[in-house]
This record gives sequence, structure tokens and C-alpha cells, in this order.
Amino acid sequence: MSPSRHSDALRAAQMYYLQDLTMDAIARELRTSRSTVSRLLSSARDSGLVQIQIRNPMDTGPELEGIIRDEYNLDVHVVPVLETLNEAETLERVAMQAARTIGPLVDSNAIIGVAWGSTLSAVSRHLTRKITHDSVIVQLNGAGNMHTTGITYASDIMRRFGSAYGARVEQFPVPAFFDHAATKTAMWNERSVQRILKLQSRMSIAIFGVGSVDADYPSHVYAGGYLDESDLKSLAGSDVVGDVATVFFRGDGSSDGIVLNERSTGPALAELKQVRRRICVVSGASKINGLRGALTAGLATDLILDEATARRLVSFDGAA
Amino acid sequence: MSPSRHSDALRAAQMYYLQDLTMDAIARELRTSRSTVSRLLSSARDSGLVQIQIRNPMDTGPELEGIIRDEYNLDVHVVPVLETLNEAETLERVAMQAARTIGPLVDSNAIIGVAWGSTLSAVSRHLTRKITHDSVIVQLNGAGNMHTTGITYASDIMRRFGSAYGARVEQFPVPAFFDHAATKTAMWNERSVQRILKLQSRMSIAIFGVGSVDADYPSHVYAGGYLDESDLKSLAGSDVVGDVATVFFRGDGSSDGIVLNERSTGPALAELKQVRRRICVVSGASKINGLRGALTAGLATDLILDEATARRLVSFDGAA
DNA sequence: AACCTCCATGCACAAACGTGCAGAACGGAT
DNA sequence: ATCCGTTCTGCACGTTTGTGCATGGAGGTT
Repeated sequence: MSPSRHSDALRAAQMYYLQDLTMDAIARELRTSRSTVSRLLSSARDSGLVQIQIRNPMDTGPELEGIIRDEYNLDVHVVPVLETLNEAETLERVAMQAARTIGPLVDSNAIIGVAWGSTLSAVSRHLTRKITHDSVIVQLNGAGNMHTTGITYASDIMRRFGSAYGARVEQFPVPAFFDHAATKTAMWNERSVQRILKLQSRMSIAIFGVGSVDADYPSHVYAGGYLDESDLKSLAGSDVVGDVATVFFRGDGSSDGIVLNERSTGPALAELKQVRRRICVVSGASKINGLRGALTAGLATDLILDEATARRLVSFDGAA
Repeated sequence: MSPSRHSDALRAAQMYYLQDLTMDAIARELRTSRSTVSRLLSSARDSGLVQIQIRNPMDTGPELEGIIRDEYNLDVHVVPVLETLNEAETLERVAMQAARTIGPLVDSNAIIGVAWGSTLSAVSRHLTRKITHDSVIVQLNGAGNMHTTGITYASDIMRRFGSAYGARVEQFPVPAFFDHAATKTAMWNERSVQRILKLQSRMSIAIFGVGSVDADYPSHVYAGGYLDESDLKSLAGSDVVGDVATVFFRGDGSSDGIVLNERSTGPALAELKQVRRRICVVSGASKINGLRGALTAGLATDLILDEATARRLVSFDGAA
């Protein structure tokens, strides 16, 4: 974008959002047409020049958000969505709102860990630009499986994050699960891998969805050729309810003794919990069991989820 | 406002600003009419639920803002305004943008010092609501003069600040200038006055305009019956260029030996400079001399001013 | 119960806005 | 200098949004 166009956009944004002038009036001041002003404003919006935030004064009684907040001790953003909407539409809307909620949290010098999956993919498509300096996007877990190297799918997500925030992107070019734990041990000693692990250990923000074993539409992980018959059987045998970044856990939040985790490339839960800001995005009530496990494990500091799921989360909790 | 209306406003705001739905679509989801949604949204905006910020990535070369920022080492917000606009319109627009710029800086537990004058009056009329807890608005200087107690004028300003931020208001019921320095000394020992002075010493934010001796439309202070002939002569004799909260200073930022200050009720400049955030709002290029003195004195950490004045500020500086 | 006042609602109209399209302006490449 | 591809602009149209007004319902008073 040309420099004068940029400063015109800034001026227009100030006049429109801070001075309440109409586009018509702005057009006259900038000696251009109203439609140009309209375009300037939309470019100002999606280049992150204009930041719109909704701050919920949380003194509005013990509503949905308050209940969840108290129960799990985290920040909650319930996305208002009609319960009648289908999965895809709900996901889109949760993703859009999640993307815009995340924006203000991203700062310069941030190291942002990003998982992959259909939720994150949707979020990545709705990110609003924000100019930061020296930020890094680092992939949380490998994406390869028996059929593909997973590169394109996961890397699209990463790339979108990178370009939205003007950040360097660090991929993690390993499979999601190794066939043999020994291979993982070996790889973890490679310097190329250690560089990524080191970055991960310094993350200031982590963004992830959750997988749930019994979801209506099983997550990528459970359906995408990542696990074979015996793996799935082993999960069932360990009472696993879900995963975050291909690391599995039980309903009580524990993850010890789950053998599959020894071959997984995602960060151990204890490690993940070192991250200051851990943002979990969930769309679809059928993920409820995985979600509850993740929250019980204390994996998230921020939760963004649709209203229907939020409602189920508290109603079950109430019964328990 | 009823609680359900409030939560509807929140939902509507989320759907409109975060999910890009049209008001029509939102109306259907909330089972109401589109016009109600329009009204919900505007109530969400001016109750501070929706926060719109313009962040200027300051890497856009050494423009107006950058030059001033570097010269005086403070944060600058230049308000785009056509140079052809008259004083009143310019003031309105600067005030509106100032009010919205200040909003995000106000936090709970803040002690906010507020001066009075036509600039502050205009700002106070455009404040956007923001819910805070345990904030206090404290008057920086007395407003009485020989004709009136000044109560209504200044207290209107204070009251508007108070109700916008849900803050307690502490007036300063003294004249702007005492006739005799001795009276000030006496009053300053009164406990009622000391309470205010104590609050002032703990301010986290101060908001003020500047007066300029030679402004086209002289400030309230110079025209409103606050000073008599001999006072004005004494100011001229001391090379005074302007004032902040009825405390005078010279072009080089110094204020020592200005006798009128001994009778003024405003905070001494050294005291004012203790405040972490000092926001100066200026509209009208004829205040340039007062402004330059105030900036040289380092009175402000944040400056909000119209474009024409900003331009004159740098062009003169360049010549000096 | 009857009355009144206040305020939220929906309607209808006018104002403001977004966007496909065709032409203009720009910036290389030949 | 000419061509071509790209980007920007203004117009025109359809859509979306703000608001004065009349209506109706809730809550308070006599």
C-alpha cells in the first residue's frame, strides 16, 4: 500500500470512528469519493489500524460466563450462536469471534504456539491483521501421518497466523505420532528439533482446540489416518476422553501412563501449562467430554466457545 | 437499564462487531426488530461496552506526530481537521476525539485530576461511558472569581467526567486566585482543603488544556474577570506566555518568581509533573505560544491537538 | 379500578453504506 | 513511444442502517 494511502486510511479512520463524521463528509475533506472512503475504512479495519473490542463488565450476575469462570478459574468468552445452526456455521462464527478476540492479546516479541485441526484452521482464516515486531509463530505438534506429510494443511494455518501478525513462522516437520517411541527420543536429540522445542518452551501464548474421542464428527486425529486400530483400542483402554495438540488425557485431567503420548510430538501437558496465556477454542457441543477433561487438567487460561457448548458444560457440571 | 436488555446489547455487539452479522440477522436471532437492534448497538457503544481504538503504527516515517513526539518526548495524537474550519467546529472535533482517546486510559482505582476551561468543557461533553470501580475525579484548581463562585461552570465539567466513568467527584470550592497570598496559606492549612490537595498528590491521570496570553480568543482566565489590570500588567512584565490550570509559566518553561502563582490555586508545575499520565488537549493555533511553553516545561506526557496547530508547532520549532 | 407517565417497540422513510463494473492512471517491459 | 497488466477511482445500484412518530405495555399514583 502506498504511504499516502495509508495515512489517508488513518485520517479517515480517526474521522469516522473518533469524530463520528459520515463517509460523505470525510470524502469531501480528503477530496475523494465516498466509495474510496468506504474502501479506505475497510482497509483500515482489516489492516488492524482500527481495533474494536467488546469488554464485558463481568458484574452481570452469575451468568453462563461467570459460572464457567468460577468453576475452572479462567477467562471465558461465550460466542452467542443460535442452537439451531449447523456445525459448520457455528464453527465459522466461533472462529471469527475467536480470531478477533485473540488479536488484542498478541503483542510484539511474542512467541505464539499454534496447534492444528479444523478449529484452528477456521480461526486462521478469520484473523485480523496486526502489526507486531519480532514475533514468532511456532507449530505445537507435528502434522504428518501415514498418508501425507501433513505439511500443506498445518502449514496453511501457520502461514496465515504469520502473515496476519507479520511474524516469522517455525514449522515442526515431524509426523504427529512416531511409530516407535525410540525414534522420538532420537529425533528429540537432533539440533533442528531442539531448536523448535526450545522455542516452544519460551512461548508466551498457545492457541489450540480440543479433540474429543466421542465427538459426533471425530477430530482429524481420530479419523484422519493418524492412528491405527490398536492405537484406538489402547486409547479406549486408558479411559482417554480427548486431546490437545495430539497429547491425550483422561476425564480427570490426568495423562500419566497413556502410552500413545510417548510417541506423540505435542508438548507434554505439564509443559504446556508453563505458558502464560493458553487459549482454547471450542465449537460444537459434542466435544464436551474432551473439553471438560482439558479444563479439569487446567490446560487453558482463556476459553472461547459457542453458547450451546457452554450451556452443556455448566448443566452437566451442575449435575455432577 | 434492565438486565436482559443489557445482555441483549452485549450479544448484539458481539454478533455485529465480532461476527460481522447484519442487524437484520441479529434481529432474527434475538427475536426482535431490526430497529431495536440498531438501538441496542448504539446503547452498547455509548455505554462503553464496545471500545474502538485507532492504533497508529508509528513506523510511518517522520511525520507530524513523529516530529513532535521526538522533540518533546511525549505521545502525540494529531486530530485531522480541515484548516478552513472555524474555531468552534475544530474544538468540537478535537474534543470528541480527545474524549475517545482518553477513554481507554482510564482504569479502576484511578484518581483523575481535571482542570476547567472551554477546552475541558468541550471534552467533557463528548466523553464515552466506561464502567470503573473506586475511581475519583478531583478538581485541579478553583474556579471562583469576583463575579461568580464558578461552581456551576466547573462543576458541570466535573460532573460529566464523574458520570461517564462512574467515579466520585471531588470539587475544589475555592476561587481561582486568592486576592492575598496569605489567604491561600491559611486555607491550605484547612483540613477540608488538605483533603483535596492530598488527593491531587496521588493523581494517576491529569487532564488539562492550556491558556495562552496572546490567543485570538483569550482563555477564560484572561477574559473572564479573574484577573484585574495590575495582574495582567504583572504577567506581561514577567514574560508569561500561558498557563495550565491557572498556574503561569514563561516561554522557556520556567515559572519561578511569577508572583501571581503564589495566589493561584492550581498545582505547582513541579507537583503536576509527578503525575504519571498528564494529558494536554489543545485546539486552535493561536494557543501556540502557551502550548510551546507548556511542552518545554515538560508538563504533558500525552498531547492531543488539531492538525493546524500541530503544523505550526513544528514549523516554528524548525525555524528556532 | 382508573388514570397517568415513562419508556421500549415496530413501522416507514430517509440517510448512509458496500460493491460490481467500466474506465482512468500508473508502472514496468519491449 | 507503445503496449500490457495491475491498481485505483467514481458511478450507480441495491442493501443496510438511523430515527421521528405513533402505539402499546409496565409500573406507579390516586
